[in-house]
Amino acid sequence: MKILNLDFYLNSDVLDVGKNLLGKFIVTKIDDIVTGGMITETESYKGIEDKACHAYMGRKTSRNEAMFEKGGIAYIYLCYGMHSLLNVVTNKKDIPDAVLIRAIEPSVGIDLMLKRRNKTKLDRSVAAGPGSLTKALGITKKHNFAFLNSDLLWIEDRNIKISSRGILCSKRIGIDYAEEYIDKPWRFRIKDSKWTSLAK
DNA sequence: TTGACGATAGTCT
DNA sequence: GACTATCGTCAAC
Repeated sequence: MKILNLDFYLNSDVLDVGKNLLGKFIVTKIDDIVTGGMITETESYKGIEDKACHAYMGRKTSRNEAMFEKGGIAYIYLCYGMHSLLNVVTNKKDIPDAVLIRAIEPSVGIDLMLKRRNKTKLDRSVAAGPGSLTKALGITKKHNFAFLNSDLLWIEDRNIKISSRGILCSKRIGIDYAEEYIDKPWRFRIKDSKWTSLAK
């Protein structure tokens, strides 16, 4: 295994990054305990042209300024007053593209992840869904702006290849305000993985 | 300064 | 399937 080089995130095609992140491992280390798992579901947000993106039309606020940084850091924000959602910032500085991590297959530090989720047995619900997986991994707003090769939070390549045939594309979720962008097939899942949200 | 609302999840029916 | 907890953000006042 190796930690992904930050160049990986500079790809100017955020749809490509969304797909490439499938099969990678996202890992956190908190209080010296490591937790993580394989990414099974993502959504791409295409910067200024995407009405579903927080940075649509180049809107820059104190919440989303992490998206305007050079690719390779985390953008964390609070949704519905209770869920910290994790995004991977991509592309060049001032091009606010990002990929939302929606689900993982837990593999490292499962006991602690279960504890954080108040669960006793491992199933899909532990880390499927963007709010659940941040809770399982212990990710909070403290990780906003964190480099994805830091020693608190990083993404590994364990040489698992997901072919384009193994990827299921579909519409994004929870963005009913985004008009013609509602139907863009920018949500990616590992086909047949039981660790994603249910197929639609 | 304020109020309306969200890239959700868990619980209840 | 419907309902709602719960609060930071942001744009309007």
